[in-house]
Amino acid sequence: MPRLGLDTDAVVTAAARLADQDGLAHLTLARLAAELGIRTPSLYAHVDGLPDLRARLAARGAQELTAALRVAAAGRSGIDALRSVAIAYREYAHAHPGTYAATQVPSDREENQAAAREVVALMVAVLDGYGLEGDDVIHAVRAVRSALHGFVGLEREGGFALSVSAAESYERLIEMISTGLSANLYQ
Amino acid sequence: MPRLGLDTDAVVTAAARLADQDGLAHLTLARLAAELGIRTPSLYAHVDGLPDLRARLAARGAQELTAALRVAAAGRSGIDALRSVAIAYREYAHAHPGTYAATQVPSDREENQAAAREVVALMVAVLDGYGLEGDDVIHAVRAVRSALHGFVGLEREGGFALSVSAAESYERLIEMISTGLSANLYQ
DNA sequence: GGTAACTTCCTAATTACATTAGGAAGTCGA
DNA sequence: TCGACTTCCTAATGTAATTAGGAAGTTACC
Repeated sequence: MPRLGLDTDAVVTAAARLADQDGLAHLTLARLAAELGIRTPSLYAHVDGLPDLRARLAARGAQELTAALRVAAAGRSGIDALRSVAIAYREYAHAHPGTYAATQVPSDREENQAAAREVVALMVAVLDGYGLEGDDVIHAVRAVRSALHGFVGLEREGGFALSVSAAESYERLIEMISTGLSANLYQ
Repeated sequence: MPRLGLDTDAVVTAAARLADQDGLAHLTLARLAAELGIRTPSLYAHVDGLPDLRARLAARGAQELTAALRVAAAGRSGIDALRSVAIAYREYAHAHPGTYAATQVPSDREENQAAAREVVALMVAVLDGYGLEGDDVIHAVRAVRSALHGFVGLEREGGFALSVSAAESYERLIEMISTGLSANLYQ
């Protein structure tokens, strides 16, 4: 029996590739096993079934996204930071559509919730330069996340049918959010 | 053989109930048939399989959403219309989570694409009072849709963990969008 | 070097679901 | 009343997830 020596990480990596390539819905244990060159039940040595695999993929996605946003935010502040983070957010979602989609499924796993908190924490840091206080910070983070998440989601669903540049729509949206946060609306 | 006299509409209605109750992922032909008191293959007399059922559910969702938004917009203009439509949008998504989720899956069906266009057309009408021209209208509609869609999506995913009022966050987001559309950003 | 513990992977079997084929019986218009 | 159409059925197939139980590779430790 030629042993491949897989581990959970390798399995999740292969799952990410499949999900990003063919869509999260097409990620099945059967296909994943075939891709890895093993039989389906053998996957259970590494992950605890399909829901667990998807949750692990989600955790990885949130961690990768946080890392990408961190890089984008490094050395920047105010609208520069927000713009840079927003661009990185959209780029990650485009580059890893299946993994990004996986992050949208709620999970009870502590790792997943921690990863989700990390994204929020980073957004809070990014909005630091806007001089917000108390609940205003929460409202502001929710606004930014809604805008980014919503735009990327509509794009993925083919919601922007017209030929007008999506990138420009995105830039304008970010600009509007930034202006809104600077105005007295959130202060 | 006691005939129930079902038709496509009744089947989709039952599917909507199931999806809204237990989540779109739990909508299966087997469960739907059991709910209706018929055998699974009998569903094929009314819908052309699970993907077709989900697409029909999506079309209905988009149509219902448009209708709700139309009612909300009636007799209003400017920020009043936008606010009212935004509230109705969120309320629809909350009241029909499974059906709303179904609308997020792209479909080739003409009926679905027409229904999606209807939502956009209504948004265009709602933004009429903001005095936008040309591509600015497109960018503005995309911004509004992103905000509403993103907020509702994050809410559904449990993205707003803190106890701070989601309703207030939503109101503030709408206010910010409206202010942004009024400013020279989009003109 | 041997061996016990552990890990990886397997086959076999079960269950659930979607789907197709083909047929019986209810319904309805001419 | 007859024929066409529709609704519903059983039977069968294929795919996928999952569990159970076992064989063989790997590793730590004597």
